[in-house]
Amino acid sequence: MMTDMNEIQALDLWRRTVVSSVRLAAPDLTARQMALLLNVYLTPPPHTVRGMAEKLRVSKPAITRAIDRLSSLEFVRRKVDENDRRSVLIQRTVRGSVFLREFGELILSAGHALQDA
Amino acid sequence: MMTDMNEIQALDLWRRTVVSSVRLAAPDLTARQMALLLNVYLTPPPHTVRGMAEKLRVSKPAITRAIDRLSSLEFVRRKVDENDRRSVLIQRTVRGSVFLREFGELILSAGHALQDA
DNA sequence: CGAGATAATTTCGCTAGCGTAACTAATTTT
DNA sequence: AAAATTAGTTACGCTAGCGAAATTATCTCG
Repeated sequence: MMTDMNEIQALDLWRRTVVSSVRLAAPDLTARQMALLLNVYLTPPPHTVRGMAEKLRVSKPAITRAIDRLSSLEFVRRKVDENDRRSVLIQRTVRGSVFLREFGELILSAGHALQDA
Repeated sequence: MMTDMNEIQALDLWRRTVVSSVRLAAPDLTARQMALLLNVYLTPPPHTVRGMAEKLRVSKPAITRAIDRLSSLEFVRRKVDENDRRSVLIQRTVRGSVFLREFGELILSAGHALQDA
């Protein structure tokens, strides 16, 4: 699919996408926040604080704070796990889906622009 | 090159790359900082604060701060423009090149992993 | 030369994020 | 049922980042 891409092209794809996102005044997420958000939407649940901390190799408080931020944007929401009420399940939201759908479109557009360039 | 990618694949490429970067404990840059860094390395100089503010549609102080952060990481450096000493030229560094080369490799690896998946 | 324009930074008051350690609540173990 | 473990959050002291407005330094043009 994209095996025929070199390093410069890969970075330029990244550049075009991030620049578009910044120009559109999308929320200025950190790499950690983006990693958390994408995992919630693209990998199978359940998603817990502990699990995310291990997957990303960051501390649990860092995950709590990332969820705080993404929750305030309404990109994810917390739900107590009824099977084990110590756990918190990180869940998707409509707003988060919309954000990622649009972000995905930015990547594809960047890919097409790269073709033309 | 990557015209045959759909939205989910594009997002998953992004996810795998960002997760790798976070796991490797790379600096937790914001989207704005990453956009600035990539522009400095992938688009033709000169790169000024004013120019970057316009290209990214953010305020000049926001660019100044992003340069502060990237400078402290030694990913870019400031140099006064000798032709117009009011201007600051944002320049590349060895450390920044290394960081982006490695980041580019992460994107390509993510692309290959995506193939296999 | 002097007035105005321009480029970048600094300041202000404020919010967000950091890691470590302490804490709360829920569950499991014995 | 008491002790130990587990999950997540909160507290602490600190650094980073925000936009708007003020400030500094430099340049341009009348």
